[in-house]
Amino acid sequence: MEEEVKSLNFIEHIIEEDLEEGYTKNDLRFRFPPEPNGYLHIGHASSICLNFGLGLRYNAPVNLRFDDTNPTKEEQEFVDAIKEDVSWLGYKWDTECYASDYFQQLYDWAIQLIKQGKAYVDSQSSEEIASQKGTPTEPGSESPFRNRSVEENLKLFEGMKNAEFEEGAHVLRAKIDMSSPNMLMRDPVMYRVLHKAHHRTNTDWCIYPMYDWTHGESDYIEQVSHSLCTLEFLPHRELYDWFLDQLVDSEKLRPKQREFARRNLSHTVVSKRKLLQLVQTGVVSGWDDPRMPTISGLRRRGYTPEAIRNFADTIGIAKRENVVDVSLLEFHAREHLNKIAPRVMAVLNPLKLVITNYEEGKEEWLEAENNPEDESAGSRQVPFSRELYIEKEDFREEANRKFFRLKLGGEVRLKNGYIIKAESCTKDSEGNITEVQCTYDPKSKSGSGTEESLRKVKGTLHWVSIPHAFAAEVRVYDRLFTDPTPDGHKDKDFMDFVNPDSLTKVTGYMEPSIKEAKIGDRFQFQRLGYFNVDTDSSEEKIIFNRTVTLRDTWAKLEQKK
RNA sequence: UGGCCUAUGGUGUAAUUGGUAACACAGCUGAUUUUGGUUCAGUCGUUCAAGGUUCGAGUCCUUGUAGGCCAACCA
Repeated sequence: MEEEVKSLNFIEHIIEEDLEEGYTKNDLRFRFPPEPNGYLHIGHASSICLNFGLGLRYNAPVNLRFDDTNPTKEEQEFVDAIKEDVSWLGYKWDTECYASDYFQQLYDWAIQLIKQGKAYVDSQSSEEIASQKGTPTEPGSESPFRNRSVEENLKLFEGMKNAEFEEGAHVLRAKIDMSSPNMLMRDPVMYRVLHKAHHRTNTDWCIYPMYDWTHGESDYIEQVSHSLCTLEFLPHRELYDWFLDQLVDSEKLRPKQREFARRNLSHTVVSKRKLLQLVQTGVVSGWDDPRMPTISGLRRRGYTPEAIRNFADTIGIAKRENVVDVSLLEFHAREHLNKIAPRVMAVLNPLKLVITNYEEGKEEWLEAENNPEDESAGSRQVPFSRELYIEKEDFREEANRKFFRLKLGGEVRLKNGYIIKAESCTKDSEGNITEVQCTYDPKSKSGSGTEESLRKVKGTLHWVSIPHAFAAEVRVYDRLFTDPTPDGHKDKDFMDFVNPDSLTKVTGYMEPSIKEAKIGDRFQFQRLGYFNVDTDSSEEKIIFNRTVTLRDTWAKLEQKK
């Protein structure tokens, strides 16, 4: 019955083939392997959804493995943030692993390679080693230390481990092929000396394994069947396989690396280095600034895990370069928020409106539906009075037929309330409209069932009652960059495209029910967009972030002019 | 002047492995609507190029072209 029509991506095709050719379902195991040197971003979310999605699809375990082999960049803070982000996205890892847990095993295997004559200690400077590497078009040359005796190598390597040498004095290299067309096969460094404390192993080790020597072996130790990484690691695959060739037990499962293209998002950057730059230069307030494409930024902005997962599913996975339009992300935010966000009324750019024929001092509580998409959401009461705020953009002295909002002599419905007619307006000395006077039809009350209440008027406005409203800070966000591909220009730096208007803080006026809102709560401010309560909020002051606007066909029409 | 990877509407991804190129977003029309939201209906538009194999090619072959990756004691 529930036959899935969903087509497979190329990774799933590979797995299906493997399953046909001898892998059992029990062999399948995946992993998500972040380096704890920064916060996770929307690109990582794709990888997380890929790996954990595979785990769900095949009922296979997925490890969370920290690739923590470089103590100069890695910190516990990032480990904690990464765990929080993965959990928030809704995934459960099978085992929490650390490459640093395998340092002893890796060391033992390295000794084994030395004994087999497949690794040696090089005592040259990194510059010398680099100069012997050759270029992509020219072969490299061999190190003068390449043919040291096994005994000497063992002794030096042990010395490295025992802190007998300065950083940079020696490295351990794999002995492969200095003339390989693949630069990575030209005797890659396996270990370097680093006199730095590690966030987990502290000072137990002063030699640290390099990525290539660590990653595939970690996969092997964990018996990961499919080790998925981004395309730039494709040339590493040959090395990944070479290392495995040296120590794999044929009884055990041999992991395979496969590569996919990282996902790029328009109007932003997805690179830890560049995101770090935004943080360090103060363009944003931190890694979780709501304008950041980090998972923590999106979370604070009001995005839901569902929206992000649906987004990742929709864009899929492939091997070609790509720039996914941010409007697709926004679509998924709206799609989910539309279903779950309670509707409330808030005015962000207030214009006073006085109902001249409404009794002074009178108040009424009107029934308002919480979510037309969800009957179970129920309803609430909103206060109505003689003096209201409406949005400045919702009133014009005169306008053409296309303008469905309020204009002098025109009628409009106040959401959940009455039909009103604009009679006059007052202006300040500069000609700005400061107040609108109107009359209301007492028989037109929403839901009253009267003939007048059933009348069709073209426009409906949201509003708040001035005596009942409270003020809140609203942070209105726009795209962080003005260019779709800020880092896609050879002659310009991505920082040149930072949008100076990406954040505008305004004071909004809210209906009283919103006062109960807690940090993280999401709302739809009717006719405006989706907003959530920011973590900066306190007992005294509520602060909202605008997650995303509603689709706005009127704004589009206006823009075309 | 090397090696490897990639090329499908504006964007992203599919195509039962050689059998009518589809889905989503974006755009545009219209209907519905007490949110110019939602929903619904319709519409626009696609296989990098040139050859070849074949009854038949997005898919296979050849040659181009374009883009990307590779010379960290980073991952």
